[in-house]
Amino acid sequence: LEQDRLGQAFEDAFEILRQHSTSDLQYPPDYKNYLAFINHYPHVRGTSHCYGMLPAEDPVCNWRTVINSAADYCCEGNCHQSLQNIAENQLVQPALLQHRAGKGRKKLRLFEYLHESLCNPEMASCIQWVDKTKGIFQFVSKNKEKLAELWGKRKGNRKTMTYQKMARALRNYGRTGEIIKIRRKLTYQFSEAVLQRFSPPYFLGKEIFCSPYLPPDQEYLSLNNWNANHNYAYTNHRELS
DNA sequence: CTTTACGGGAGATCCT
DNA sequence: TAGGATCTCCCGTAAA
Repeated sequence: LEQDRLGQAFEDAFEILRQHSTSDLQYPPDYKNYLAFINHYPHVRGTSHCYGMLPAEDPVCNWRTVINSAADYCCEGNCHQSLQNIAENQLVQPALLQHRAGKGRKKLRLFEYLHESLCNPEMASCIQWVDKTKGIFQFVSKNKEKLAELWGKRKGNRKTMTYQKMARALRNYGRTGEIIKIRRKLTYQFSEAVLQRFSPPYFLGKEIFCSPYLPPDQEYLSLNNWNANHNYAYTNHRELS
């Protein structure tokens, strides 16, 4: 029953982790294995804890949540980053990713899709990093509509998604804090929290790189300044509202 | 003139 | 089933 409800995507995600794990993970998993799993993949706990979904100390949490986190983690491209011996894209199968937009599963969010596209060399004609360490990226003017169209299809929209509509959603991120617009054509920046969520475990708990020199006419924000700026912008927004 | 950006507001869809 | 979250869609306006 549990397996049925978890669905094939979770099993796939679990299998990926099991294949590349040195510990003995079994399916269907139990709480004991969950602890072993969390100890072996602390970044999963960190990822989920960050969103208040999975406090590892909470005995109420179950394996469905764990596998969900694992599936999310793999889908977001973290698995193949952390498992460096595995070829790029080998782990993230389109079929697995498709499940994210399906029923009974956490919806794929736009910023997740954009990050996924940025990690996909095939999408380089649509979207590219400007400064990966700072999370700054840019849409390619010529093909931005194609990317928007693909996003709409992934979501299963009836109407065709356009860049204009997608950009509207991106502007909303300015209030919630995942992505901000920077003063450069078609250019946006991921927040520090989002970047940490997407970054491999090696970088977790370490200082985020930040250039000691910032030019006076800086158009983007260093990661250290991001939160301050967002809080400032958001406070202003609310006051104005 | 065209492209890009911005934000209001209503509606749709999914999840809890 | 209600309500919240997250878009989606359309619009007018403004800046580059």
